[in-house]
Amino acid sequence: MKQRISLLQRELSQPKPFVSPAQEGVVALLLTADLLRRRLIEIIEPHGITLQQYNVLRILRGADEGLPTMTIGERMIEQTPGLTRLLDRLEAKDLVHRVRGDDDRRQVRCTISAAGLALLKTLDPAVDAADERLLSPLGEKEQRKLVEMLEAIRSGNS
Amino acid sequence: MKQRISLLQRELSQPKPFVSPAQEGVVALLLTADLLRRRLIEIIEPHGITLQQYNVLRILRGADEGLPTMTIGERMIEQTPGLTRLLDRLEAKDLVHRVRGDDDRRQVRCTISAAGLALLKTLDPAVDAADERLLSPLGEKEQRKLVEMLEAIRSGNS
DNA sequence: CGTCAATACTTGATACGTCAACTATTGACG
DNA sequence: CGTCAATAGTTGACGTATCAAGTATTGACG
Repeated sequence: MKQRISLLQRELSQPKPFVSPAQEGVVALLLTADLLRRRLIEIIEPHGITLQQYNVLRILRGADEGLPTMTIGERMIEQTPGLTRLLDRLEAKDLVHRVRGDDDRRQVRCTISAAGLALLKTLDPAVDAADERLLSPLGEKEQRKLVEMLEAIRSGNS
Repeated sequence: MKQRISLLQRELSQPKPFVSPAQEGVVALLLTADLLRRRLIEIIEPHGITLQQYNVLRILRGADEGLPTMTIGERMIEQTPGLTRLLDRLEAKDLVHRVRGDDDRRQVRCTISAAGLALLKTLDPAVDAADERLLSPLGEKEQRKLVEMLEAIRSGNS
């Protein structure tokens, strides 16, 4: 069997071959996600918010009644302390509102503001186009297969 | 055709379905990579180094003669300034050595120390096992397919 | 009803990453 | 050979993330 040198090995200029496809897969996954992240950052940060802030806004857009801080934290993969300050910054830019919960006064209900919605709206076309472009090396059937495999990895490791 | 609600939608508790598999794929990729990253961090950080520092050590292990800072930077996806300080911290822990280059005195040649190699050696079994476990929800053939698809995405977007 | 653990944050200390200057060195060009 | 742009790396300022500890509120239990 001829020794194939993978793209990944060339990218890393590593003399040693990967021991297993699993090892190669993990590295490939991390590198690919980094690439996607950078591409999305290029689109989003010029508009004055970080990718994380953008993600929070999108989550809030999906929840008409707003969400308590911790619920947002569960949906992102972020600790609450970081979120408090991230929300501080979003609030300072008037992209979200926060109000102490009526029923449970420990909670803070966060809602996206009109300005936040407007910002997302201007970003939507570029982000959607980027998503399409980034995954365009795969056919639609492959894209579905990819999503399926990634879901398997996540549900097998949660 | 019956409306399928993907795992991803449930994970995000998003009422709205994804517009396209590409959009879903990008989010899935980012979430999955985050999960892997956290699992690797759980293994590595208790040993006193961060995941990034670990990655640098692995790169240096692969280069017997050491590497200049910028070359490391190219192989990670990190800017030079961050690397300088990351290397400062690794050097403070005596896991790497740095010497001004002889031929080009602007360069700094970084080499992994004996202690660095020893640390990697103690981490290797756990990291290798984690890689296997993390991708174990996929069969080996699927793992190869995944690597191939991720490579396609990267080479289509570099 | 009072106590006390659990919950939902918030704040402070610290670490890390990034951008923008800055220094040292190199290499090309007149 | 001298100048000057390019390169390699460092440093300072800043934004953000994380851990630990603190505050306010809730809910269960005696």
